[in-house]
Amino acid sequence: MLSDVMEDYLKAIYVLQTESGPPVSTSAIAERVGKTPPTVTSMLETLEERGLVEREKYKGAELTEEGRTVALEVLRHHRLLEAYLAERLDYSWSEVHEEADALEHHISEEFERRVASALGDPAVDPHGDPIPGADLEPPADDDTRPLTEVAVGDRVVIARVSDRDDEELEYLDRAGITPGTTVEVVDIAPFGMVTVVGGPDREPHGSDADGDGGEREQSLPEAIAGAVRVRPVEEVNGAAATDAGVGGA
Amino acid sequence: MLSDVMEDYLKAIYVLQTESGPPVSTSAIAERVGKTPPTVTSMLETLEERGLVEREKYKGAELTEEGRTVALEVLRHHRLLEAYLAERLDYSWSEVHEEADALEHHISEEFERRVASALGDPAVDPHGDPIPGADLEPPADDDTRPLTEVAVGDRVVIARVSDRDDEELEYLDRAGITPGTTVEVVDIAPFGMVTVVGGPDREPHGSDADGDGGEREQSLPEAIAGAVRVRPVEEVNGAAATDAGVGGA
DNA sequence: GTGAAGGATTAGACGAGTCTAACTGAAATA
DNA sequence: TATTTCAGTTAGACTCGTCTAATCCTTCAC
Repeated sequence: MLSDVMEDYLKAIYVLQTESGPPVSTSAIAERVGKTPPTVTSMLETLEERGLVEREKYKGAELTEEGRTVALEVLRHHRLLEAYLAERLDYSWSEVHEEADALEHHISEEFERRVASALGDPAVDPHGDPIPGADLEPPADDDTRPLTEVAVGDRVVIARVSDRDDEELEYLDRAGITPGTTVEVVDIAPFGMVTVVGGPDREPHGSDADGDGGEREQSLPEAIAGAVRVRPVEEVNGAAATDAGVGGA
Repeated sequence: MLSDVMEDYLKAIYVLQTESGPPVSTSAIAERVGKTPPTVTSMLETLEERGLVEREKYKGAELTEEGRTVALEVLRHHRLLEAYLAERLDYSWSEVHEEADALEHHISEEFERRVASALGDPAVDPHGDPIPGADLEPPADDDTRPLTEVAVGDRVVIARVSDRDDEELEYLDRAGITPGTTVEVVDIAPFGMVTVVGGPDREPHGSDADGDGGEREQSLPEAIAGAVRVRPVEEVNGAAATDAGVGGA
């Protein structure tokens, strides 16, 4: 049986690997799980003995297929929980992360099934992150890119928002930059400040927006814009695009 | 911060204390938490240092007020979770225990509040056990007694059913002996075998009962009947009618 | 090609929680 | 009261996950 701690490392490696490809460095893992590098080295050894990662000393680590499956299971739990909390217990999308982190290691398979089915097998969580399927196959790459890489004049749909930082999330929530919203980039200033215009085209999360539904202009610092991924508006294909359970409740 | 493990010990001590009064023996705790007696001794020392239990060597242990508050918090989590799982995720009352055990240490105060309010602040869990209030005051003694102590001819309401053993629970579920059911004791045979007649007078838990709503005769072995607590029929709601401290352990 | 910088690993220690084996104390019995 | 029994405790060891300090690569700049 794997400990919670191991599951956390595996999840961290998976996410890092997805963001920037393998191999993943010791220090990147350390940073993400909030431990020191020696601790990570030693855990990596354990994980390697168990066949969950492969690593090359001084280079970095990579999940084995088994390790990836475990990571996807944890991620599925995490994102299903986030979706459930937002949809059934009235959490706002910026609040769900921490609770899901605490619970993700402790739910049974039965619980997972019941939650998934209560929600109708949602494809994405409230931040727009894809929820791995019950088969635990890695999700296909999507066609999103960071908001910082969009050209001025483009109209795009907010696809997802990194759930790493609470303050960022609050900021974006107040700014109305939520998954599913369509915006147009009107300016990219020095230092990466991105200005967008647009607003929710369906109901927003959490407390309701003010009446001006849709044409606010927002300027986002680069640090925040970089945490937002977008996709082209014209996208309509079945799985990812419009429905997909994004708009909580 | 208290570990999950400590919370488990505290919960165990609380329950044992409630069942048979303080002090609680090392071996009783060991049995309940599934650890060896030396392990318990050593944990008891830790708990004493932290001011959560008082103990007298070779005699036994007792919760301090602070220890009791922690135990009640855990119990509140446990029972709220059981109630939520049964009511909102379609678990049957015999399935909820294990899931709640795993989750009880990891939910936030916020989660506790939301679950409680989603359910309308329920007073009892699906097994009939009282859910401690948000104030964490110890619940008053109730007027229940074990089914084995009822006189032949008495009509009584099933108040609660011990949630310790899955098989017992399944057995009782199939037999229709569920909290809220009114039964009449028609016989007490040698070896404590108790025969009752009756059935659900309100809706049963889990899958619906067959049409014959209420006159099956059931014979329960003593081991099982002892896990069932009952109260007089004339009792109407949870507001504890009189002070008749009969069943009080 | 050499050296400096900086990330990674090794070494060693520690606290938590657990165990088994050995011993101690308390309580019941004779 | 002396003995026996058995629960409770002490002793000592082990695993896990963690840390700090010291050392060891690798790589990048010159």
